[in-house]
Amino acid sequence: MKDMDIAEVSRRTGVPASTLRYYEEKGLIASIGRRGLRRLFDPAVLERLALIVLGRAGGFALDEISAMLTPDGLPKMDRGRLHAKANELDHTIQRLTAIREALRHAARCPAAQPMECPTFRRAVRLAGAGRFEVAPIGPFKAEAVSVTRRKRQTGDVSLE
Amino acid sequence: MKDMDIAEVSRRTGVPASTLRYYEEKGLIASIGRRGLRRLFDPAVLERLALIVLGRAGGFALDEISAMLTPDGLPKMDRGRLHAKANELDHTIQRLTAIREALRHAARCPAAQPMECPTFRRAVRLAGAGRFEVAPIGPFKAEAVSVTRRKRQTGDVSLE
DNA sequence: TCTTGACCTCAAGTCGGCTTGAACTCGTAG
DNA sequence: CTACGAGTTCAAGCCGACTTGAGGTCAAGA
Repeated sequence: MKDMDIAEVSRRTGVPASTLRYYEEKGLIASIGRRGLRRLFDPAVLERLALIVLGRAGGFALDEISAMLTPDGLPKMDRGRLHAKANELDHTIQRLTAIREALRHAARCPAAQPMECPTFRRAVRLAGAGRFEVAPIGPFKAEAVSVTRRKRQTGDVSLE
Repeated sequence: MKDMDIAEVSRRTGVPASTLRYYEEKGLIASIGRRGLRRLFDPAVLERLALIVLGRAGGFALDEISAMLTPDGLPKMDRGRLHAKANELDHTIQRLTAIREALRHAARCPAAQPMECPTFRRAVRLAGAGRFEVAPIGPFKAEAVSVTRRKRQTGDVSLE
């Protein structure tokens, strides 16, 4: 397969052209040349984009992702860091699982006030546990920053 | 226990005072009155905040959260919607799990180019699957919006 | 040759969730 | 009585990840 133009890359990855330009600007992908003004991409960019999309889906920031990718293949990251990232994800998963259980329980539980239900409270507690140590997903980025910027107060939500 | 001022609520929940004011402004919490200018909170706000924090940790937007909370206890949401939310979370969890496995595998696998490793490719595929149907976490909010705004191209990353 | 439409650049806008800063108000300890 | 410090308001700023819009370019088909 020959070089592709931006439209084709977009079509084949589902990533909008504007985003592709943005990624190029950020150094996440590179075009291998131009035809006139138009970017030309090597098909290998598809794999790279698959990895980028993967990372984004995992809640990683673009900066983190580019830190994991060499100009060509994958891990510029040592095994240790990869494992660390995996563990991060693991904590997130546990947290989300607890929340899911809380939700399911709330849907099932007869208690009028869910907070009076021990099971629910337990789920809430689990979900909250480690809240501030865990690598935050998405919207928590800002919060994580603020944690380092100004010392966070206590960090645990007491329920009485 | 008596009414608390904002500092105490903050201390006991770990939520910054500025955030508490912001939440009040958004109608997520309410103060029970004032002493002079100062807000007074009923201790019940602690539970409410626990739930809000829970929701945030689950990647829910503030709007969604307030849609789940009655002025007092929890679910204004019917069981169906709670289950739907739980399922949403479930998909997210599956996606994250696949990504975690991809990461772990990348750390372990001897293949120089991880994309040449079938196991890795499989994980990538799994992680990507349903990418655009699934309720997005955090940073994907914007993307989700854009999905509805302008029709997304194909939606699957082909690796040919 | 001319037109067209896909692509380009650059600056600015958007969105959510907060934080920050300036200027002000009070209850309370001294 | 007064000063202090914790609280208040309001507008503005910030961050990440993009999107949008205006105005420009250019390869290829009629």
